[in-house]
Amino acid sequence: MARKKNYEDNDVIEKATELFWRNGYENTSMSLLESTMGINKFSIYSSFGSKQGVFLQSLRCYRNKLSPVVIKLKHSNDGRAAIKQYFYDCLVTYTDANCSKGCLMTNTRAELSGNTRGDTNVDILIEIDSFVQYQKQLFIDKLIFDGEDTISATKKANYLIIAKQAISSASKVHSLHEINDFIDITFSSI
Amino acid sequence: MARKKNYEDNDVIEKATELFWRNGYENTSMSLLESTMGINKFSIYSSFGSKQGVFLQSLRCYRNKLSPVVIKLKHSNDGRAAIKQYFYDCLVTYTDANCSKGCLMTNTRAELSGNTRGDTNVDILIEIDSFVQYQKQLFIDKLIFDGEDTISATKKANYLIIAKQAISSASKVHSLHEINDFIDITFSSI
DNA sequence: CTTATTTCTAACCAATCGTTTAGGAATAAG
DNA sequence: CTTATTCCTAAACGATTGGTTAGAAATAAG
Repeated sequence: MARKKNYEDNDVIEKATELFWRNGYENTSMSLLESTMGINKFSIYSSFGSKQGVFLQSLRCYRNKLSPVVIKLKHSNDGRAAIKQYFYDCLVTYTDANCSKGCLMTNTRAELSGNTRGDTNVDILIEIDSFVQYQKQLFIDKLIFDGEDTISATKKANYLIIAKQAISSASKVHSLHEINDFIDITFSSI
Repeated sequence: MARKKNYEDNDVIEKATELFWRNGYENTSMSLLESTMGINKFSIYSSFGSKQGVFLQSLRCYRNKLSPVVIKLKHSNDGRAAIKQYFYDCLVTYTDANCSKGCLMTNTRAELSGNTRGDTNVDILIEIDSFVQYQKQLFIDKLIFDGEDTISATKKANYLIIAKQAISSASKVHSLHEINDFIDITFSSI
């Protein structure tokens, strides 16, 4: 016995995700979200509660975007070769029409780590850390698949996690050629 | 025939630098600068023109803080061993009472690269790129000193520049132990 | 001391931030 | 149709942003 929404949550979150990805969290205002999502503030707040609520949904949307690449790594029959391919695959998702936006999770973690008001944003950091840990475990599994023992696999996984974060930030500044060189040297040492 | 300032520009910039280093550019407000620098907005604007003016001076102050470490690398009689030591030395400057602030230049570049309003902040990016290029040339010189040819020295310098940026961001999230592992593996491959 | 010049205090500016809300528009159920 | 319930428009909220300014306080030169 009521009116119906004339938008789908998934549709507007998709647009919000692109916006957050390009601009970052703090640099994306509610007014900008209004115009980009195509609905006004009332609808945003009634559907997602707050700006942070929109962002949390956007993070999950982003994770869905990435899942084919992650699944490809998980089900591959290679070890470190598959991880290297995973790096290249991620790099492709970062780039969008000649401009790299990096990884939304890496971007956000960097942005929020410099935030003194640490009371908020804890849900966001939990969501991000969950993905990083999942990724790290995947790396460990693949390295063990390649015959590595657990201790050295863990050490190398730590190395790879940091290297992959580096690729995200570097992709926004350096050329594709430089990034490829970085990936080459990175995998020549493990 | 006039009154004298009761503060030294260098003194207040030193305090501003610490603040920007800990909080980032956007997250440091003029009010916070007022209380931290110990002078009010009028004095800040008459001495430095704008918030960006304060930040530019802070970047130069930061570069001065780093200069002993850079000079140590420049004058060392080692090649890649000296670069590795340089990484450790920088890591020390990033850390401050159990909490790492990363590198002010790397932080700022990451913060501003996600900024769509690219009209401003160009002076800041020039200042940062100037330092990055200087660093890269230093790496190249040291690698050539170690017997490397120019082409492979340049490729490895690109790798090291990205790796060093990674250390800055990683230092804010990962443990010292993990960072040390990262540096070890990084230098085992070049 | 008087005067010219500079620094400082403190209030204020318009713009924007994330968030809320009153009231009209739409629609399913009776 | 009426009625109950939901959605949407649009204006407003207080707080905070970077930046400005009038006038008092201080001080060096004459």
